[in-house]
Amino acid sequence: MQKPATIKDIALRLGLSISTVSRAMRNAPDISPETKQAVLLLSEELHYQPNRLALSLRQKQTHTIGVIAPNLDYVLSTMIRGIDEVALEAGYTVMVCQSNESFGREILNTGRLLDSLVDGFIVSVSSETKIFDHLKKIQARGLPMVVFDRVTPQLSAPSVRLDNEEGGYLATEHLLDQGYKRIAMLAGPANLGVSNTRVEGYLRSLKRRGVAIDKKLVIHCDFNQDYAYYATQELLAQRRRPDAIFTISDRMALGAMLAIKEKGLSMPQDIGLVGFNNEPVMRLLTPAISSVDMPSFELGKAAAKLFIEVMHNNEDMRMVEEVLKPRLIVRESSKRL
Amino acid sequence: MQKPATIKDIALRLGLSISTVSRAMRNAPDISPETKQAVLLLSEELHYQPNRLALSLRQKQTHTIGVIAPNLDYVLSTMIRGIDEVALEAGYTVMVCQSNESFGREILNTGRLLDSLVDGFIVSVSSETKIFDHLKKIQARGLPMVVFDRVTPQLSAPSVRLDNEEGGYLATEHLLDQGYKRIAMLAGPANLGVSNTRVEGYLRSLKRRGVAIDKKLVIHCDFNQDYAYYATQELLAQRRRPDAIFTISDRMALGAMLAIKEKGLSMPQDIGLVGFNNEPVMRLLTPAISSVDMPSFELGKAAAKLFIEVMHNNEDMRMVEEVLKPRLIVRESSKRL
DNA sequence: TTGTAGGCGTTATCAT
DNA sequence: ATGATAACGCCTACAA
Repeated sequence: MQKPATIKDIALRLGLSISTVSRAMRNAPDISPETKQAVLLLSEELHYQPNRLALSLRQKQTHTIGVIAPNLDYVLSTMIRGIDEVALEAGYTVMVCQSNESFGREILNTGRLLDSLVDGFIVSVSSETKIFDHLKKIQARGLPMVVFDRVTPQLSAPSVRLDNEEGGYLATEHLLDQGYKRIAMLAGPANLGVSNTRVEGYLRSLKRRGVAIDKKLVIHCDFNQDYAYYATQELLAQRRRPDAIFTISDRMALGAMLAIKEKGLSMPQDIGLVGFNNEPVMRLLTPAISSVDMPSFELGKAAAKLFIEVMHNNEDMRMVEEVLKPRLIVRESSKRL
Repeated sequence: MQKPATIKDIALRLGLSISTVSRAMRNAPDISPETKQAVLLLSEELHYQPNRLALSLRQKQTHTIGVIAPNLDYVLSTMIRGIDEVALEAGYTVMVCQSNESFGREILNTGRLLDSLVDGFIVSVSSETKIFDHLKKIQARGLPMVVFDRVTPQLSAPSVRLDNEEGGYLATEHLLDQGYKRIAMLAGPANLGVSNTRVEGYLRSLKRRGVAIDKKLVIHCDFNQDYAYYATQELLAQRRRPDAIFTISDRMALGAMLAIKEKGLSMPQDIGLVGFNNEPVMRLLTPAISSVDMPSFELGKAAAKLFIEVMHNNEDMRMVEEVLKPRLIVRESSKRL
């Protein structure tokens, strides 16, 4: 139950002044080897550890990065592992706050971290977020902020993201290549850039191939597996039902798969399915499900590296935009040639 | 780029003393309505937010809970969501550090958080951890610490965990009920209590049924899916191969499933399979895989509640041990009657 | 009702 | 080479 020792304690017991002890700790140049020895010895004995709060208060930096994440699912936690790895290396502690896709929680979390707890932010917004004032406040405070994965034009900040348009394009091209004619898309919430960009890729592919675009085939719903399930049921109930479905996440692909199986349709013959994220389980399902793979770990690392750079550079890096490329992993669910 | 306003700034601009402003903020009783109004107004205008560092330094508490987690997979992140929910409610911020199952990282993380950053810890140890000095240090400092999920007798701390023995028992009983005779078990690292306790449940069931115990059927390997895959290959290559496999995690069950399918064996006829954790995908696989379900979210909430209690109680709660019950979810992979 | 002064643990500046 | 002092932002006796 003993209180942690402070330099004051050490100074007292050694009959030295506080500043001398402080110097010894930070092995400053102007100090005699003997006193330094003595101080180090005693500090060892007392298990002295500098008080980070006091330090931070003085130097006005906490060496902590706040990470705002909408959830902790497979993709995000992989990205966070990447962030963590780089941050740790650079001497930063990472503080992860997950908003559970709730706008309110996101505001709360940023607010708390902003109360001088962190030196800056690495942010991915919740799917509910349509207003960005709480994040702009970060910038107004002059704190560095990097946006990752879920990027939005409404936020003028350096960012790292996937080429989502390309992802949507790749998936759609592949489905067309496999002879699918009527490709539906389960998109995410309509205000989420990530989702819309993937839709754009989908549209680009269709246009390029001269395939008529049917708006009834693009369904916006929650990322949730259940919503995808119901949405797919509705899709399959349409008079001219789609013969392929491209979902914006693997979770949604799972929901779609369930509905497809229940309906008694078979993949890839009756219907093709392509997901997004390439979660490890996708290859284990029957049929194994195709998916657009994104380099999540690398993306996290890139975000952290960018953050460190922004931190140490004083230049305006708001326009920096790093874009990683997706690649399509073709599996049984969409391979019928 | 403006520095955040301090009470000093406000005091200056209002011609008041710092303490008066401070009082106004915390709506202390002895203050005139007018000055209070004025202060609140200006503080609003300047976007004043109290500096948590200064506050913490003074009051010697940070209102932050450090969570040490071995990873951020499905189970852990669900638990953390539970922790988060309760902690937030109680006015705490949660700081999650994930050790990536590395002992070194775990030490590093606890060390950093211990530097006066958190008021206490909610801990689940890495699978590598065999020495617990870094965690005992937390207690030596008089900080509250609750252990969750991965509990160990080497740590005398209040804890919340699953009844793992029961989980192992349930799964094994079920397999025996289904007529499986030779049940193998893929256990986790040998030093991990969670793993060993599940093995104990497995053994209890076998003994009760009078089934001979074959040590070659209990394999300790990493949690990793790949290890499980190889381990299963070896199991299936044994002269008298097992006719059922019980794995300590769903990830391992996936690895086992791959090996089983590759070998051309069918579930549940040739071989039965039961996993642990009941991750959502298990029900989507073909065949759907049985699994021992654990109330992860509830467990996280319970851990946080216990923490708050320990925090506010001064009594010695080291002996408190909360145990949640698992339940078996039977699916195709093990249901052959 | 308001102000003064000291302290939380540390570092930086200026003396000595 | 060492010490005294002010400061970081806030709170809290105590004094006025």
